[in-house]
Amino acid sequence: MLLSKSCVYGLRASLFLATRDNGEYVPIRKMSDKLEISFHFLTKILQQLTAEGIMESFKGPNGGIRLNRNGAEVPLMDIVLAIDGSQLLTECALGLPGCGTKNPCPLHDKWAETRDGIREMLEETTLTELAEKGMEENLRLTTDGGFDILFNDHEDEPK
Amino acid sequence: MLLSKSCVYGLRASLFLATRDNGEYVPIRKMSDKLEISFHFLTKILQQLTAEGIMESFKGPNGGIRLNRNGAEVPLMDIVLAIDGSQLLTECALGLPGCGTKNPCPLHDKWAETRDGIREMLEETTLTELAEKGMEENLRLTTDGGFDILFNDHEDEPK
DNA sequence: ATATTTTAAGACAAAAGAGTCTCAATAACC
DNA sequence: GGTTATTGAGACTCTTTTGTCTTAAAATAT
Ligand code: SF4
Ligand code: SF4
Repeated sequence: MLLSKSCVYGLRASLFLATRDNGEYVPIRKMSDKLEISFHFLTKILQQLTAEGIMESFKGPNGGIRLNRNGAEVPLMDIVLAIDGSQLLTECALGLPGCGTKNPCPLHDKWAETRDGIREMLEETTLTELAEKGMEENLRLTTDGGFDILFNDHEDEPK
Repeated sequence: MLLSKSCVYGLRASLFLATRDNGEYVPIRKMSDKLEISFHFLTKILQQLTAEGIMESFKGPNGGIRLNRNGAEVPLMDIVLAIDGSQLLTECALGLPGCGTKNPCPLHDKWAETRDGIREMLEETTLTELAEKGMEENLRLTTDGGFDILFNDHEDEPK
């Protein structure tokens, strides 16, 4: 797999948060419910992201998590680096240690090119970009739920 | 990681075999020694590849493994598909099931493009191509050994 | 035939990744 | 102050991947 499960969950939650443009904190429980991710697992992942300064947390009622963008847009790369580290972008396709152009493996040229494609994609795509697109076209963020599920808050209430 | 450890080992061994253009069988023990891979682990991996018809095996003295190329060149993709399956090329970047253009996730367009880059690389690169390049330039196939180590057979013998 | 060299098959163990649970800390509300 | 809603931290379990070991089967050579 390209990205670890943790990383994918981190990205999904980040996209959720990117739909809230104000400073509103979203409780992890709400995100885990909407995104169908284990609450405790998501908590650990978001703790990593707040530790990295990508998000901010606040305890107690009306608390939760929000993006800590200081006006700047967040590229997907930030999330990936925070959770999966830089392996994907630095490691050898053949698993050899201390990769580099000095002592390359036979795959190096081709792999370096492919890897740059991945890097560019992650660097040039931002959370808000995807979140806006997702809201406009009601794209999928879960097995069968589009972005709209992030907003209709009381679908489980009794009528 | 892009490719599993098994897959990477399979590729390394495949490159080894691609340096033997005749029908010579190479014992797994020799490959595992030269490539610094656990013998038993490599055995299991090569069993998968022979089961898929990518390689041929022969038991007993002078036995071993050889590529089963019927004149055709083997793209890296064949090895990857045999060991890791098609996940990498078919699965969603956001881990959503039943991916497709009908009900896409917000990353789809960008990811599909990146994924095509990976696919092309694996499809258009062949074992013999890499093996020839590796031999010409003595590129790295192990932590600190180039392709030359695949040929000097008696380096461990007493003098 | 017997011993040797090799792959085949599968049980087993160790390590890493994914997921669950419990308890503590902090903040708000009454 | 006490209760409730929330994150924080860490132990713990389950699953998958990775790696090891043992035994069997096939081919060869003597
Ligand atoms: S030369 Fe390139 S492909 Fe080879 S090990 Fe180094 S980084 Fe990887
Ligand atoms: S639409 Fe594309 S990126 Fe999204 S889940 Fe499907 S294949 Fe993956």
